[in-house]
Amino acid sequence: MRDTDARKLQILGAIVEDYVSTREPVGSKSLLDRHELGVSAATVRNDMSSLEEEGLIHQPHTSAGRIPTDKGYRAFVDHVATVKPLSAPERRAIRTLLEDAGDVEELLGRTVRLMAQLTQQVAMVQYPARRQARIRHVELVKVADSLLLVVLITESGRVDQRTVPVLSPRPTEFYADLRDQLNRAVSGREVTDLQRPLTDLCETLPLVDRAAATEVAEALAALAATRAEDRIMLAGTSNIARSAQDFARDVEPLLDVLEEQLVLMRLFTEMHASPGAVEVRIGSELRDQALHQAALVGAGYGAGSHLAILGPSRMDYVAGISTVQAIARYVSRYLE
Amino acid sequence: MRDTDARKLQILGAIVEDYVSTREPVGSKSLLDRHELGVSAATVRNDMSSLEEEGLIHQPHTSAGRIPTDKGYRAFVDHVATVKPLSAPERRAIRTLLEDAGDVEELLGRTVRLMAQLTQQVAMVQYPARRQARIRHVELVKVADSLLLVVLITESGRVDQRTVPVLSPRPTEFYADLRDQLNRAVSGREVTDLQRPLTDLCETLPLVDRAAATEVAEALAALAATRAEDRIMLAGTSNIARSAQDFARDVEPLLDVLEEQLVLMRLFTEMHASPGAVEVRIGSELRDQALHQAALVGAGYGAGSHLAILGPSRMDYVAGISTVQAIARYVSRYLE
DNA sequence: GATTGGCACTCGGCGCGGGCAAGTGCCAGC
DNA sequence: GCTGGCACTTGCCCGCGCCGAGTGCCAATC
Repeated sequence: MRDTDARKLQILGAIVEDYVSTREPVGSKSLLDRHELGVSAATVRNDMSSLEEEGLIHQPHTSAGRIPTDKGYRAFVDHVATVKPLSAPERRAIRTLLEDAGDVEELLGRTVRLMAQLTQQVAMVQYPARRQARIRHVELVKVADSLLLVVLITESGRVDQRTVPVLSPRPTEFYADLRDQLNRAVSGREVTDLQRPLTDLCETLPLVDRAAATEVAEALAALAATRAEDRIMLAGTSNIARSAQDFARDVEPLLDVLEEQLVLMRLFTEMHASPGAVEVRIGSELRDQALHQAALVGAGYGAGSHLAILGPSRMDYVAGISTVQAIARYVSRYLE
Repeated sequence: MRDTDARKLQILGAIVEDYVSTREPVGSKSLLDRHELGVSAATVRNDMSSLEEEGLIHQPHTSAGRIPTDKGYRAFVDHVATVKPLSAPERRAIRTLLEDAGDVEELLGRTVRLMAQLTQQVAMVQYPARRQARIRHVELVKVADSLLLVVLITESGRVDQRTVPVLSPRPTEFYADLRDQLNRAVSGREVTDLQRPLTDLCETLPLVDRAAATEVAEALAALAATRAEDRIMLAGTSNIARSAQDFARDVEPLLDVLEEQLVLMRLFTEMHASPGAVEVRIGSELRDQALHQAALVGAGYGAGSHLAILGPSRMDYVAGISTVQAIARYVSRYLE
């Protein structure tokens, strides 16, 4: 894009716009029908072949219209697209829907569904990151003779649990006592800063108790460390079917990706969007064979978590970016 | 099926089998190529037109082969299909995979993925029903000044939580004390049998505490009552794409159904399969427009919960039934 | 030098028609 | 009751030719 000719960008924008809405290669003539460019078809053709040389658009075959390339979408997003404020009804819909969600879980569930509905794409929301979260409370429950339930509650209101088999079981009172000591030792601390106080605590205990306590400490540490286990909520999966025709001749790999938490997690962790800032990744930028015709519009929310929509690379970026940005902001606000 | 002619059933079975594997209408000749029926094509044709009169198969058009109807599949499942024991490697795969799953959640997650993989269909597992579950433990955590986290743990190892805003907040010690009293009052009881002891408990409290305690009791009752909120785990969604060609010309409504927890819940609640017993529901029996070409093979597991696979009505019922039955049994066993 | 109108050329998509193959129903014979 | 044979139906495939949208190039113009 060294040649910053404004008209060429305008034409690129028009091509993207038309192609997104018609799903068909767009030619010079039909471009003129739908846009006030103030120049003739021949000029448009010249600019088009220049855009093609720069790799921003391409022809599926001679004597067909042009289609934006990934690079073309990228240029569109970076230099042409502008954020449009949502319509008043949309804003109202967001507000009323998110307003009375009691639970964090419910809030996110509504968010992801709303986002899918507004954008007509697949929506995904990462669970609130616990990375920077402080521990509020630890709870131990003896579920069976040799089975202990360890519950970790952080200040963000998130609850993680895990049942662990205990090899050297102690009486119920021991665990009640241990729980109190654990809480004194770790509550208020960062989840990342747990190892030290836990080992310290274990060493102060009498020898008979130490094995059992170590078991619990290990489980707790593991629980705190499983931020990779961060869940992801999805909605609007059926929307990929709608755009399936050319987006993905075969929906199967797409659906596979959506079930593969690892891939989704990677997509999220590769985003460094600060809260409210939108990041767009297109096609090969997503580094996944199944997603080479896809695009992701994501944003940060809350404290380091992310939400995003995933759709065909020929999606309505303007609407997508606007909606994702708005929702990320609303959710961040409601999370406080 | 009043005419219990064995050969006709055999032919029906052969038709189903061939159609399932080829996905193409099966004619009398190709039937003879693939099955040892001991009769001629003409005989097969006669039986076929008899089967057609009974509504078990039909022709998409004159001069085409036959396709089983829903009724035909039903007859096949009821009178022809037999349960085949799983292969040794399959059994081993199930055992090793389910063996070291710590969590109930993880066990179910693995189960549902395994089932999807083995059957190549969409697999779904209902969370363990809490209906008949006893309460193990109740935990109250003050998350903020006017926000309380109520946690309910049942003997099945399931953990439910809910944050409730408190209107008349009391000090932390109050809630610690209340928790102990609550546990004495309700632990060991059925979740369905909670209202009475809760109100009893509230009435014994001094007046100053009663409002706060009632708030908690209400939250707890609500939490216990939300069995409708039973979650469902899915896996293998991409498998519907594989069979999409004729199963569903449009995958969209299918995917919609899978996201609609309510519909899935209904499917599960309409099953009355006792643990280990397999129940098959075909096409219109599922009572959902989007599922009129689908079939569900389900079984009970544990204490009144269900798991199932969902696929095209032309699915391999023998394999499906065998797998679902085996998995339901294994899971029931590992749940203890 | 950029822009424009004109013109010849290219191809993919679509509709049409014939041949092919698979399948059926019926009938006479065993 | 079963079987082999035969005439008939019909969807699918393939090749053909037309049409239209679109392009690239070029000479003329501003």
